Amino acid sequence: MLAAYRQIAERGFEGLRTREVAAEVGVNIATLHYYFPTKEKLIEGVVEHAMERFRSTLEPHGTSADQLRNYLRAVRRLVQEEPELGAVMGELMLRSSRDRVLAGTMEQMYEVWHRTVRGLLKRAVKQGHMRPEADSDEVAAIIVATLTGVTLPARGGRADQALRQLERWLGIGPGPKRTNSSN
Amino acid sequence: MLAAYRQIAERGFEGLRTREVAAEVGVNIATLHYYFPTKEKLIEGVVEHAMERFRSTLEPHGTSADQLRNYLRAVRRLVQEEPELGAVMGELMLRSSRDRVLAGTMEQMYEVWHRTVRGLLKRAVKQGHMRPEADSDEVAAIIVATLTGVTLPARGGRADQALRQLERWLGIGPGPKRTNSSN
Amino acid sequence: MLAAYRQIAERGFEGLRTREVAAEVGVNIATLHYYFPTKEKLIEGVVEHAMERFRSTLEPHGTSADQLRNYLRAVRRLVQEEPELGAVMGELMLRSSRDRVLAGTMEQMYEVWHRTVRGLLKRAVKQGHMRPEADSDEVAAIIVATLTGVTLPARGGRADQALRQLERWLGIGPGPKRTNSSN
Amino acid sequence: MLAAYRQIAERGFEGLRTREVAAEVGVNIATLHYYFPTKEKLIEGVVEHAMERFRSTLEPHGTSADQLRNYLRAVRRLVQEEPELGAVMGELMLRSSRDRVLAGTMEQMYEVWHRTVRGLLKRAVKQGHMRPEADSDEVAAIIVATLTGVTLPARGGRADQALRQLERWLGIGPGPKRTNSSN
DNA sequence: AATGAATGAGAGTTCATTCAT
DNA sequence: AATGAATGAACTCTCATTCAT
Repeated sequence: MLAAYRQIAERGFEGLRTREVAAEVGVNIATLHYYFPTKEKLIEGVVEHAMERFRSTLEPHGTSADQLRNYLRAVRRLVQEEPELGAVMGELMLRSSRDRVLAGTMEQMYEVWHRTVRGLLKRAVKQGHMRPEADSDEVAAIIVATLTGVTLPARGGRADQALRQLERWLGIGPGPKRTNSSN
Repeated sequence: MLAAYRQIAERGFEGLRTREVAAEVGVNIATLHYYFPTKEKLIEGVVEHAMERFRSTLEPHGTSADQLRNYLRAVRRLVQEEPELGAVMGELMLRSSRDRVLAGTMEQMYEVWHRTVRGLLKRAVKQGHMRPEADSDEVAAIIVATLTGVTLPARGGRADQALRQLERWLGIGPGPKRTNSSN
Repeated sequence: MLAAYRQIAERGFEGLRTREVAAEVGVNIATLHYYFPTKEKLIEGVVEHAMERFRSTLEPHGTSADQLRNYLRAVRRLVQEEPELGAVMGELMLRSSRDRVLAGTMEQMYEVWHRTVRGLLKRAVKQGHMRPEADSDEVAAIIVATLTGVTLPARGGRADQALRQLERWLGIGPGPKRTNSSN
Repeated sequence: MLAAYRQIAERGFEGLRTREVAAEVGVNIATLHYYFPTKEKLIEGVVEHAMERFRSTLEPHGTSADQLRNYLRAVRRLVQEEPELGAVMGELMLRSSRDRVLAGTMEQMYEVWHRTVRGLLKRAVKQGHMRPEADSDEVAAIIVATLTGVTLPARGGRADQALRQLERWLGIGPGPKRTNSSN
């Protein structure tokens, strides 16, 4: 299943071949079918894994006051260190428009993500790190949207710029540029 | 070629079949191969078409002072009225990580887009509609990133929320809520 | 399709392989699928052919007074000269218990056969070659049943004996043994 | 083995799967292979069982004078109550043309059957229930042939008609219709 | 005696591509 | 410029059989 995950990251659903997955693991195709009766089931397994991976990685860690800032940084790091996740999530996103079940899973995932971010905002406001207006669905939505765009592969160096600006608008940018915090 | 474009929008690269493309046009497959010797060439044609479509649609129109705001609104409309474009662009984005040529094309496209937005920002600042700091690569980057995230299919109702917040931060939000313009 | 017919005769449905059918004809498998999209369709074709073959062969020919006797002889000859037909009909018969459509086809075929034999009986009676009681569904039924049993493969030398006795009972046996005609 | 027998009756050799046989019994496939090293051996077992079943069922019972008539009735009943046997015998018959060993077994079985019927005829003649000419291989052959045809599945309602006529010709038909006994 | 796991060989089917016309 | 027919390569899936325990 991990092999399938990697294959999808590397070649997309378009290039997912059960034989190669089996080969990568070093077993016969029949063995693969022993565990995943159909390709469909295998994909379901991959979806589960990707979701789990995504959740566990995008869960805010630490309890410091600057949790939100840390969160954004963590994403930035994640994207660079594990580009596969972005690729697979992208594939899933596209596929979700053709697969009702997957669509549901994705939507749910987005909701969880959205609420997570919203929670971070709420706490930051309460602790006085942010202005009250920042605790809104709109702000959470643009954060998630930007992170989504940034998580996708092939977004070049502009990703960092976008994230930096996001931090500024949120008023959690780097010290020296605090002047921009009022943007 | 338009048929291929539609097919990709509907079924993704994963589901692109030359036979169906030919069938949709009403010609024999051999005839399709007469014009596009290989599937690859056909895809190249689709890429060209998509780029053209994308450029022409995301080109800012009108000359009013509120050009940037109009621009964002136009995108919002486009996404709703022609979801195919978003789907195809998504497919191309993912594919670009496996196709060097396409990667170049996409990057170039993003650069053009980025500069277009940057131009809009510059003009808005010059005309006094926006604070000077808004004319930066960072701001342009987050605009493009958000629009990208919003253009993708299957992003539910949060897309509008994200765009609304973007407008607020840019200080071009709807009149009554101008109070938020300082966010 | 003829090749499939022969394959079924030789190896049964159990041993029908599209690849071998294609090979026997000397074409690629893909070519076979070009004409018969699925194995199922190919089998349908074979059924059609077998029915046609069966009908045309078991149709009474000639107009002589001894039509019925000639008919039985023709069957005897057919069975010996073209054992494939018997084999295929046997396969179809067995298959018909698992295939509703085929079951209908077979039943219809049997009805036609039955009526054909009944017609022969009627004429023989009218022409005075047979006693009136011979023109009945029962007699037709036993003739068809015997012929069916005889048409099947692997019925050894007893087939001829059975047919001979049938002729005797019908009173159309060989001259010298006319004495038995009252059995 | 009984499970295999049932499977063959239901789906034919074509549809015989060792896995389903094992599943029906509730054991692992490996366990099945422990007792029947190969599918071939399993089939041999089924053949044995079918033969035993056939012999024991088609053995004439009772000692009354009307033994032959009872025998035919017994077959009629058997066919209706246990259609599986007919199906399996049909499968075996067809298979025998491809399997020399099975062919021998079947031929032997037919010989036994034939002699059994011949014995019944002889006794009936001796007891004066039938004309002397009835005690012949030909008559035995047509009886076996008709019974064979009747035992096969999918022979509709005509089976009864055929058997009735057989009884008439043999002079052992139902009382009231004795007039037909001379046919 | 029994099993979960593994496998090789092969099945039907698909698809981009080519050929002959 | 267009087509019906043909093809090779590859795909997912199946199945009898074997292996390790």
